[in-house]
Amino acid sequence: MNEIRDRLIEAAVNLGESLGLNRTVCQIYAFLYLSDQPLSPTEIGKTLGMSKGNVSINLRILEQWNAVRKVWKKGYTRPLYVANEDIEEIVMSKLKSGLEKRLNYVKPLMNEIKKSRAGFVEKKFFDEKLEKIEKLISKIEFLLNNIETVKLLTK
Amino acid sequence: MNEIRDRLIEAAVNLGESLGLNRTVCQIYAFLYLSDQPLSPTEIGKTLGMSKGNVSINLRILEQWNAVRKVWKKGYTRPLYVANEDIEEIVMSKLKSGLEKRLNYVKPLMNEIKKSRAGFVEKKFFDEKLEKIEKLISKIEFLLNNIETVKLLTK
DNA sequence: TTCGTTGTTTAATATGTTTTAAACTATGTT
DNA sequence: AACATAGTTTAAAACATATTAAACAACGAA
Repeated sequence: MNEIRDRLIEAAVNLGESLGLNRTVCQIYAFLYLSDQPLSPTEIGKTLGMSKGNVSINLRILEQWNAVRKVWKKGYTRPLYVANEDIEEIVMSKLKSGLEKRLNYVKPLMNEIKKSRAGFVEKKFFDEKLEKIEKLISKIEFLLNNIETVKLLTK
Repeated sequence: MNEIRDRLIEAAVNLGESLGLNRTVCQIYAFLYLSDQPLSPTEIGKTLGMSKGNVSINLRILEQWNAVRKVWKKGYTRPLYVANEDIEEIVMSKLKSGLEKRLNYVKPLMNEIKKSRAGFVEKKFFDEKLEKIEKLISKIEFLLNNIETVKLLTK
């Protein structure tokens, strides 16, 4: 039984890597996702064989992503943790905010370049490239703005 | 003039990072992309201030991705390099093959689990989870198979 | 053929990231 | 209050990746 769980967790780690996530974060999320009850950091650390410091750090990260949340068992002051189950939502919003940050870096640069280059030698070649880049940027933006739509399509 | 080029290259590095690419690979690709003529490894290394070994290694990687290609100036035996301009194609196909690899790891595992768990205690809870995971997998697959479509939509 | 130049490969170095150990803080129990 | 248990923080160790330097191979010119 636990072997199955462990292999599923490993698969999650595997998938997470393709998004640039670290091992621990994936393990913890998958473990919580596959658990039928809220768990304490201590239990998580013990089962997954990692230090409590590591659990603490990466639970924090998962919380910031809204991928896990605290629940309070009444009478106790220390929180337990559960996975938020809408993985898609989590992945998509991370993807979106990441790309947006980068685009907000490129876009003003493009404008600046266009101004500073009004009437210049070599203009033709360079302008062609710039135009191509701008097209690509707007395609990415279009995709970002339509992620909701795509999600609907695939539901 | 070159300052602009350098800032564009920096922006490319920035964007590339969000896909998990290393600095050098992005710099080289962007430099070639913004050049109006084929370039030699030596020129690339000199301009970007990196060792020739580094250029060599990362040109190889870019070639494997089909992101750059060799061109031969007649009379010369040593190739020069140019960027393939369809960045979208390159990014998409990398994304696709990466995800496919991971999915091909999870899918057989899911089947195995389903078989081995036919009639079991705790079944209800676990089966719900498994079903959710399967749905997610097929959504990702749907997206992968429709990337072409999405691209058409955004053209 | 010989020598200088260019490109490749590799071992080592440098850099960056993840994980832990241990000191510290907060909570719970007697 | 005193002691035990749980969680956080941070400095150091372990690990992974990227980059270089230097030995080597291929080519081009004299």
